[in-house]
Amino acid sequence: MLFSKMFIPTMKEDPKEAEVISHRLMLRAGFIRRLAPGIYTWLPLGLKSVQKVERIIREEMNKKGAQEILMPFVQPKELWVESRRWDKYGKELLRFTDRNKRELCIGPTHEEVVTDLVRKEVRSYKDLPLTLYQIQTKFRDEIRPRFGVMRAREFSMKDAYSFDVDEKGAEKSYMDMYDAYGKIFDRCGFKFMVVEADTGQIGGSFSHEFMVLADTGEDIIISCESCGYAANLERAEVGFASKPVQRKKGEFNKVETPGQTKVGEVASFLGVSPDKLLKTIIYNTDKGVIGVLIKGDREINETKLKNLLCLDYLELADEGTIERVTGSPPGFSGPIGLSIPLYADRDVELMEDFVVGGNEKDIHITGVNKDDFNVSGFYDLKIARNGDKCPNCSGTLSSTRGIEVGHIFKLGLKYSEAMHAVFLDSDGKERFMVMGCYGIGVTRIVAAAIEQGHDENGMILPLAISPFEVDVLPVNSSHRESMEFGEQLYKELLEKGVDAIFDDRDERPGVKFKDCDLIGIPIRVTIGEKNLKEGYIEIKLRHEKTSQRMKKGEAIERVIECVKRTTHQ
RNA sequence: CGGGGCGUGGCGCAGCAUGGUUUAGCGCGCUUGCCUUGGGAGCAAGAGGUCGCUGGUUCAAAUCCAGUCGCCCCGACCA
Repeated sequence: MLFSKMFIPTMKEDPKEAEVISHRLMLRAGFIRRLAPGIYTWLPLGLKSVQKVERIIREEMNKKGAQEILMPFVQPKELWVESRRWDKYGKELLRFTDRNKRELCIGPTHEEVVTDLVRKEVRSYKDLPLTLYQIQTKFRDEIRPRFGVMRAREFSMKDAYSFDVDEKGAEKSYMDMYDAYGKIFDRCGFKFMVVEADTGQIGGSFSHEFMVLADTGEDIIISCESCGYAANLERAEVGFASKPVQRKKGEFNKVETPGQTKVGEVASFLGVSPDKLLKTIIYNTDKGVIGVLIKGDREINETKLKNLLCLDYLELADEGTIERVTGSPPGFSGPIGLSIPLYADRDVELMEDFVVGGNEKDIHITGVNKDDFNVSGFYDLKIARNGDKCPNCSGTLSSTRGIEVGHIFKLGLKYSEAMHAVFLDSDGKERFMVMGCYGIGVTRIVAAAIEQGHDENGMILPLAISPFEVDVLPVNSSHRESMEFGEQLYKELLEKGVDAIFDDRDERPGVKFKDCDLIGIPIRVTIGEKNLKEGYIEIKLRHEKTSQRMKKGEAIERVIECVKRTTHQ
């Protein structure tokens, strides 16, 4: 491709709308343009990068025997009612009505459609296992899209679905995908981590997320270096010491704490540290009002709570409910004398002589111990953090940030039961198919690559997903020999299968260098007038500071060598 | 949905508190010519704006008032 002919609108200045690095650089380098919030057009350069990602994904999927299909992005309401997600999915599901008053939605995911397809077409165990995938545009009407294509409403996703005759087969399919994902992200040049994750909206029994490590990542990963335990924050469990407490019952006292409603306020008012306080948090749930007890300096992990109690709905109670249940305004709730079910974090078992709310305005109670009130049990309910004990070994947990680029779920029978996806086994018995589903954020991968690779001059893209592998750059565009040599070199590279671009523009060198760096092309071949006269050219790698001077006759060979080396690293 | 902010040539912004000397200005980009060619050069000449929209106040509105639309940021939310 000739640079002069390609539509590459680069920008020197930072666009106002972009705050994160990948978003800013993708706009500046002419990868994307915004059409509406969370909706982007992919320009030639960005699209090339996306297509390279897609190619890697297809190759690895196909290697595992997964077969590509393409499902519609508009889906009928009926299927979603059948899976019971029409009501459950919430506002992210964009719904609309056609001229015949049929209700439809734009697919945020395709479990329903694929399950419908397979249940209609597959009858026999002989047709299983089956893994189908597609690369398709999804739409999720995010409350607040941000960070460019990182959290867009419209985005491209690879989604695969596996159907097996039994658990064992499903596990094999799951592991195949797990393996393929590792290969895909390796080939994309990522530093990544696989973590245990919550199954969320998709549902199912267990799941793993593939996280690209980046300081700017939206997700927090909790991991243990000693045993390799890794989970996302929602899911992360915490280990507990088994130190027995001395005091079980206390001689507690009411104290006046006028106007002190927050943990910090009460603690400093009473002259104790926040971890001597016990918070009593009141929730409204689909199973009634409940209370959760947790140490004053910690937060409740609502995902763990939901999973523990099998809740569909969980929300902090409003002021009215709190007053009705505790008899006092918010800020003075405590466990003593409450009649609602109370669930305590396991930390509470280890606390002695602590402070709780008095269930009375401006009153707290000190010197409380765990047998002074009744709880339904002690569970792991807090949000894990740096320094907590590992749940699996004696190690310590630490937290890092990541960008979720892949997520695999073992669905089990959730959709096959709901939508009656069955087959006949070898005994002629009807059985439910065991399913799994596997997603990769295709467009997000490009953003993640930039978050992981950039400097003050622009992107530093891995060769495998860079829009071009090599930029052939003559310094002086009015020097005929430079231009001729450059063009020749460029053509030969193309013939050898190298994805090269030739910067034939009549621009000053600075402009060309800056653009090349901004776009992050991994290999630059610089053709300078003086060097050329002496029989030399230069090769510079984007991620290295200095360039190498070499004989012009060796250029092709050396460039190809660079491409190969970078591909296999 | 709550809180904050912003809408002025393609992009980034100034002007607005105190309406009128502003013919709405600056930087980048764009066009043409000259010049220049190892890090977004220089000189010269140009093109390009219903000041988001609607209504109001006024002799006079980018500027004041009301409404409205759009966007961005923080939060709740979330594959």
